[in-house]
Amino acid sequence: MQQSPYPPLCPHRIPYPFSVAAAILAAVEGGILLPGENARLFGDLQIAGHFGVCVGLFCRAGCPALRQARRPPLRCSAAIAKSGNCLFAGSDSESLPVHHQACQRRKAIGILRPILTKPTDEMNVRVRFAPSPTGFLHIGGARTALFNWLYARHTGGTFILRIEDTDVARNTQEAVEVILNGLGWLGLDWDEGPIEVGSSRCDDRTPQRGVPTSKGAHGPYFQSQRTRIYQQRVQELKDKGLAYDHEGAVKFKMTREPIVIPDLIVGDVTRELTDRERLDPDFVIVRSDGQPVFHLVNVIDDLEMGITHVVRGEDHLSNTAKHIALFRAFGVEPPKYAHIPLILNPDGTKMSKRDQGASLTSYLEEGYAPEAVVNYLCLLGWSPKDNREVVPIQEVVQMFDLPQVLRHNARFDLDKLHWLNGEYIRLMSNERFYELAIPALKRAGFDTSKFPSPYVKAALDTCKGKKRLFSELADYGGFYFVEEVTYDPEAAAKDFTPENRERLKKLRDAFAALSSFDAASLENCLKETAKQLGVKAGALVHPTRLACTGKTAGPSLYHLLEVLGKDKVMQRLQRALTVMG
RNA sequence: GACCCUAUCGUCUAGCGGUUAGGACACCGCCCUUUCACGGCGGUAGCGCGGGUUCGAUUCCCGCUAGGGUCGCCA
Repeated sequence: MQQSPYPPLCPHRIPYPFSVAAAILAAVEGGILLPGENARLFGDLQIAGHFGVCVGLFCRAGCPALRQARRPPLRCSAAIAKSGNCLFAGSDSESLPVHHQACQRRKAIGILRPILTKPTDEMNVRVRFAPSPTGFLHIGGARTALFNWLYARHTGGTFILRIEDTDVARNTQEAVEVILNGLGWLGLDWDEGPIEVGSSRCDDRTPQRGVPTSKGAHGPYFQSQRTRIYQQRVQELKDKGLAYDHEGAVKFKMTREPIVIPDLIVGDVTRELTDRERLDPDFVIVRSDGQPVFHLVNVIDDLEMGITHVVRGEDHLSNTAKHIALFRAFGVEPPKYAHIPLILNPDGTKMSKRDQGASLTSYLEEGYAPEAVVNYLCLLGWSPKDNREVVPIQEVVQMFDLPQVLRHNARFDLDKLHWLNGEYIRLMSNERFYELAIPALKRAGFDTSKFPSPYVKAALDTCKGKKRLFSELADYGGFYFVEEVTYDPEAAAKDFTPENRERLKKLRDAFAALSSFDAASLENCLKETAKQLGVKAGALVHPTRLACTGKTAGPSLYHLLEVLGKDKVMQRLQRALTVMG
């Protein structure tokens, strides 16, 4: 393989919105990357910037040109550099023939545009996932968490988990754990928020019984523990004359003017008042029972926690006007918003709690690998743009950016996830396969701990890549872990014939005489026996498989025989002969 | 009812004014394989409709239609 002219990867975390290509330039130049505004506009071209000095042209990370280019991309002239502007040239500009060829782009773009805004250290991204503990984690919520996490990891920012447990009635410790476990299963680690279940950090302090504890400097991260903060903020609004008591509740004096919501994904959205809102634009922020409502606490927490980017489902887009008004009422500029599209049912309707596949837990139970689920979720509304489907999460982290997230809703395609899971199983290490397979077998009632570890591993090795779901493994390879197999009745009727009995007897004797019980010897032996009997190999293969596994389909026959070992195979053949007789 | 978002094969997507509209899942053939899979080759299938702008629109603009979201003392 040809040595790449570029260093492997920038060792620093790269701020929004630059791609790997830009990161490489930064590494080469020792420079700093700064945010641009129009990454989306320019398709697969990206500008890399060096604090008011130097820029270059790149294709996006997945572009083959990146790998094929034989020399570093051009830099713009000193004059342009001094002006603080960036040169943006089309890939068919004659200076970049390699890019042109690889990209097959035809359009030349020539744009001069200042893109340098703030120094990097002012761009400390802080994002949060703020679920309500309802007792389950919605797949859409999981993707929202994923996109937040991706953005935090891409920018080197902070990912915060906040539990919106204002609704005391349905809020339980178990419900919180569903969320923590779900995120943990997906591998989405958070920098601030509740302490993970079973974490050793629990020992640092002795938490008050029943009171959840948090990590991070902006806590607590449970809304139920932040009531003082809300009370103070409500008073602030009252003092400013922006909130007032109304029938026992507190209402916020909402602006009558349309509010522009700048959105990183959707663009600028001007939100007019609806007819009902025109009648009374003010809305309740504290209920008559004293409980603050979602809009209020959400804004206060984002404000207090220094959230810089709100990445959430598009179902919140209309509400964002209220949130922006609230931020302004507190005298603060709102964070940047990014509303990601929703995940719909296969029939295009909104996915609700009861719908098939809505709960993240179901994917664990049904035998999906978390890395496959994460990969699939990444592909819903985002694309690496290079025709790949299997994309390692680390690469997604490098490439992911908010402006490239699609704006339309996506339907959940279980078939594709199913396929992707199969791909992941095939690609994963054997160790990882055991790690996921053994608990799956246990869930199905097969306790592999009763068998020697080498046997279990060898058995599982013959199953890897054959099935797409771990939940299917029990049916497929369960015969390794039972005393006595159960014969498929239909197959038994077909294959356990008197004629086959004689053949199988002959095969058993031939097997018994084998000195080496390995797959190759077994295959030779079986074929030789078939030859002597004057039958096709299939005539022996099918009854043998049925006798040893009870099924018509399964792992490679010779390999499974080897794994079972001579004793078990003899035993099972004998039993089949008895049954046949 | 009002407000907001969206619109490429059945599904997920690439596409950023000139393409034989590319890939993947699913589906259908054939090959490989005496199980089941994997793999290989090929196929069916798409720019919602109507107006503009333009020499030229899948691509830009407007309208319509359709889908989704929001308008709570739910989150």
